[in-house]
Amino acid sequence: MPRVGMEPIRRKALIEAAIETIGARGNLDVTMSQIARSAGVSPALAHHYFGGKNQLFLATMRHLLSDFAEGVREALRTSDAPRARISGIIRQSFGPDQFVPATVAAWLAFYVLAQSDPQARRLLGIYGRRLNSNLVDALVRIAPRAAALRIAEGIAALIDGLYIRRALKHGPPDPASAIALVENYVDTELAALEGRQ
Amino acid sequence: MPRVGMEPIRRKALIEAAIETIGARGNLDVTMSQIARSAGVSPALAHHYFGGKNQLFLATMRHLLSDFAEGVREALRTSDAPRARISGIIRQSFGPDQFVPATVAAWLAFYVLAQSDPQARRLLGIYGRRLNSNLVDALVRIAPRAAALRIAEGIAALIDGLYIRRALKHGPPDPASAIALVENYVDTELAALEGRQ
Amino acid sequence: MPRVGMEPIRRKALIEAAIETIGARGNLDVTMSQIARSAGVSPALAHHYFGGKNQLFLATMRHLLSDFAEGVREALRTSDAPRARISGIIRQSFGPDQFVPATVAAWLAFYVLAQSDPQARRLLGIYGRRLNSNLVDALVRIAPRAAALRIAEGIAALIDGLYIRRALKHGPPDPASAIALVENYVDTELAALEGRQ
Amino acid sequence: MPRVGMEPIRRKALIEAAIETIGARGNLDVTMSQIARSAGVSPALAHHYFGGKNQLFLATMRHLLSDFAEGVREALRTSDAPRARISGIIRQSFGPDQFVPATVAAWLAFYVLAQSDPQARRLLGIYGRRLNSNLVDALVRIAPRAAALRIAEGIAALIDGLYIRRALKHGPPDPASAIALVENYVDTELAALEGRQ
DNA sequence: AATGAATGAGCCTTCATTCAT
DNA sequence: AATGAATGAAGGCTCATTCAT
Repeated sequence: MPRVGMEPIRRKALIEAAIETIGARGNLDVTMSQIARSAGVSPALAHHYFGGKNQLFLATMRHLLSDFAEGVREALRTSDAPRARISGIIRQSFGPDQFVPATVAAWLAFYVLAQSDPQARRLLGIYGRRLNSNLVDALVRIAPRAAALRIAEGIAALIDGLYIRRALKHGPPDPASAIALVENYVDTELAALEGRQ
Repeated sequence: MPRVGMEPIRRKALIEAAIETIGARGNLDVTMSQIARSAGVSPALAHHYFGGKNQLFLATMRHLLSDFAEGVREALRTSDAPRARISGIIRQSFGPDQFVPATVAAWLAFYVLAQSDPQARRLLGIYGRRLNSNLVDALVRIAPRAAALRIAEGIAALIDGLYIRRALKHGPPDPASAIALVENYVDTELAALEGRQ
Repeated sequence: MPRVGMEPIRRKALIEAAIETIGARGNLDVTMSQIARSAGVSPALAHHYFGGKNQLFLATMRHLLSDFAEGVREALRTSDAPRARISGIIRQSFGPDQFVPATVAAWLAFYVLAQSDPQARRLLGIYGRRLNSNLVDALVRIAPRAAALRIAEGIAALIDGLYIRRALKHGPPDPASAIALVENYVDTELAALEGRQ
Repeated sequence: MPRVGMEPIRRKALIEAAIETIGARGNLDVTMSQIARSAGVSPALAHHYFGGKNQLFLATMRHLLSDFAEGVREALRTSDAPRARISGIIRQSFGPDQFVPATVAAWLAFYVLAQSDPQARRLLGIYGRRLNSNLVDALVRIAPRAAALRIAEGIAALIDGLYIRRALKHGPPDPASAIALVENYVDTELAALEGRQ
C-alpha cells in the first residue's frame, strides 16, 4: 500500500544501498538490480526515482561529498586556530563516517568514474578545490604562501594515498595511525619552516 | 599475411594497446574489440594469445609491474648510499616511463581491479611489499627502525596519492613537482630526526 | 503489452517451443534465439525465466518425463491385472502424446545429452528405474523373478530401439505396429515360460 | 621431415581420434582442434585431408559402418545354416570391436547426426537395409515371410535399444548378457512359430 | 507508489575455416 | 607434408531501460 512521502525515504535507502553494493564489490560494476535488491525495491523503482544508473551514481557521490563537507564545516566551527583547523580537516577525513570500508571503496570507485564522466569530475573538482582552499586558508596564517600551497598539496596527496591503501586493505587498518602519519607530516613541515626562519 | 614468429610481437602489441585503451577511457570498461582494433588485429586473436579478457589484463599488469621493477633495480644499481637509493626509487616512480598519462590511468584502473580480482591483488601485493622493503632497507641505515617504517609508508602513500591526482589531471602535471614534493618530505622527516637527537 | 501472471504462460510456451525446435532439427544444436522466436518472445526473456539454455533443456526434459510418468500412472490405475498393466505401460510409451515426431526426436536428443550432463543423466536415471520397477512389479506376479527381470529389460530395450528408429523415420511410422511388436514379445516370452513349466 | 605416403596413416589416425573424442564426450560437440590434438596433428591438417568437419564425420561413419559390414560378412562366411547366420550377426553386433564404449557412443552420436544430415542418413540407411536383408534372408528360410519381417525388426530394435542403454551406461555392461537377451528373443519367437504350426 | 514483463544492444567467447610459409 | 597465424560468423548471456498495470 503505497503511502505519500515515500520519495525521500526511497532515495536515501537507494543511495545507501549503492554505497554498500559498490563497497562490497570494490568497483562500479554493480547492476541496478543488485542495488535495488539491497534496498528492498524493484529495479524499476530505482529508475523511477533517479532517472538512470548514472544519475544514481552521481546522487550517491553528492551524498558522500556533502556528508564530508558537512563534517568539515563542523570541525572548522570548533576552533579558529589555524593548526587546530588543519587537524580538524584531517580528523574528519579519517573520521568514523568516512573511513568505513564500504565508503572508502565507494570513494575510490568514484575517483575512477571521474575520469570518464564529466559531471563526476566536476563534482570531485569542487570538493577538491574546497578542501584545498580550507587547508591553504589555514596554512597561510602560519606559513609563507609557497610553503602553504605545497603543504596543502602534500596533505591532500597523503590523505588520498592512505585512502587508496585502506581501500586495498593495505597499510594500517586503523584511522588513528593514518591521522598520526598526516599530523606528523604537518608538524614536521611546519617545524622545518620555523627552524629555517 | 601470416608469418611465423608473430606471437611475441602480437602479445606486446596487444598489451600496449590495452594500456592505451584503458588509459584513454580511464577505467577497465574497455572491450576486447577496442583493444584488438587498437592493436590492429581481430578480437579472436587476442583471445587466442591470452585466453580471455581477464588474462590479458593480468598480463598487462605484469608488464607494468615488471617494467617498474626493472627501473627500480636499475636505479638502485647506480648508488649504494641510502639517501640516493631512496631518491632513485622516487625518481623511478615518476619517471617518464611511468608517468605517461595512459600508464598512470592504467595503474589506477588496476588498483581498482585488485579489489575484486584475487590474482590482481596478489600481483599488486608483491609489488607493494617489494617497494616497501626497498625503502625500508635504505631508511634503516639512516634512521631508527620505527621512523624508517613510518617514513616508508609516508613515501608510498604520497606516491600513490600524487598518482591518483595525476590520473585525475589535478595537481601538478609535471613529474618534477611531484618528485620535489616527495623528496622534500623525506628531507624534512630525516632532518627532524637529526634535530631531535 | 505486459500483463501480470505471464510467467507460467511463458514457461510453458518456451518449453513447448523447445520441443518443437529440437524436434525439427533432430538434435540439441538449437539456439536460444530460435526457441524464443518460436515462442514469440525475445531470447532475453527465455534467459530471464530459465536462467540459461541448459536449464531450459532440463526443464523441458522434466516436462517430457513428468508427462510420461503421469500417463503411466493413469494407465496403471485402470487395471490391477499384471498383464494388463504391462500393456498399459507399452501403450503409454507409444501413445499419441509420446509418439509425436517432435517429441520422439526430443527424447532421443535428451538421451544424448544425458551422456555429458550429470543432471540430465540423473533425470533419465530416475525415469528408467521407475519404468523398470513398474514392469518388474507386474512381471514378478506372473513369472519367476529371473525371467521377470530379463523380460523387463527386453521390453525397455525394444521400446528404446523402436523409438530410435521412429526418430530416424525408419521402421513403422505408426504406433500400432510398434505396440504390436512389443506386445508380441511379451506374449511369446510369457507363453514360453508356461510351456516350459 | 614429411615423408611420402603419409596420407593413409594420417587419415586413419584422425578417424580413430574422432571416434575416441566423440566417445569421450558422448556427442558430436567436439572441435576439430580436439580431434586433431588427439591425433597429434594440427587442426589445419585434419582439414587438409578431409576438407571439413562434416566430411571427417562422414568418413568416420563410413569407417564404423564398413568395419561392421566386414565383420558381418566374415560371420556369415562361417556357416550357411540360417539360425547360425542370425547368431553370427548378433554376435558381431555386440562383438569386442563394436561394443567398445567409445565406439558405442560414436554410433549413437551418428544416429543423431543422421536426423539432420542427408548424407549421414543415406549411409545409415544403406547399413540398416543391408542388415535387415541379411536377417530376413536367413529368417525366411525358417519362418513364414510375415514372421520373418517382424522378427528381423525385433532383432534390430533390440540391438539398437541395448546399444543405447550401453551408451548410457545402463543395463548390463557385458556383451554376453546383451547377446543372450537377443538370442533368447530369436529362440522364443521361432519356437512359438513351430508350436503354432 | 510500485512492479512484473519485456526487450535491444552489446560483449565475451568459441570455432571452423583459410592462407602463406 | 604440415603448421602457425588469423578471422568472420555466430551464440549465450547480461543489463539498463521502458511500459502497462
